[in-house]
Amino acid sequence: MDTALSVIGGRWKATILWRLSERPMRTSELRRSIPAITERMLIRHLQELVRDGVLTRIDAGTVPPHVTYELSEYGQTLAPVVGALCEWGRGHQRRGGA
Amino acid sequence: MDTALSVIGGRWKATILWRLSERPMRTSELRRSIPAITERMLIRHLQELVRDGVLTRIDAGTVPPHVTYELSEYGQTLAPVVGALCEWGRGHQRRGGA
DNA sequence: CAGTATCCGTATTGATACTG
DNA sequence: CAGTATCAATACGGATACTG
Repeated sequence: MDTALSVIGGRWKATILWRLSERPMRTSELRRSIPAITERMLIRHLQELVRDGVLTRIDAGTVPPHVTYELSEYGQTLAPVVGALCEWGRGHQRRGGA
Repeated sequence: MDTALSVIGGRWKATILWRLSERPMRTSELRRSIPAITERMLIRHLQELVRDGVLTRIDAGTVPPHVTYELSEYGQTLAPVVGALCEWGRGHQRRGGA
């Protein structure tokens, strides 16, 4: 439990994973797709997710930089969990909770 | 996503839900079954979970007090989510992550 | 563009003493 | 036994300026 939450428990991690579960995205794409997130938080969370092995960082090595993030093979095992959270969250929202 | 995490995202909430998904428990039972938790955190989280409608508080009304907590009917819809988190967490632990 | 470094406010947690 | 109240530590997130 704690382990799982330590991976997806950050303020924006779940959202990031959600976005990337649809398709890989560049850093700037992610940033635009989550307007409220700050530079710092996006990078920070991305790094942690990479470190935790659920994301893969693909650096084109060019200049200017071109970095893409995608769910790792392992990270895809997390998709159902993220999906479950998301679905439940919708219901709870309607119900009038948090 | 955010909604769901706001419900189970507390430091101990997932653990509490996990325990209660097996069977209803008294306050003191819960406390003993989660040694690291403090009085304050246990009560606080229990209250929030009740407020969020996923737990039901059953007060026998006796003295000394005898209070039992159990998953509400609605809270049981959360069991699969908690289960998924737990299962994934185990795998991640084995794999060597955070 | 992607990422780093620094400063700061607050939400969350923890420790502990106390009440009915 | 279940719950409250108070105080202090810190982890977390946010804003911003800067680098290669």
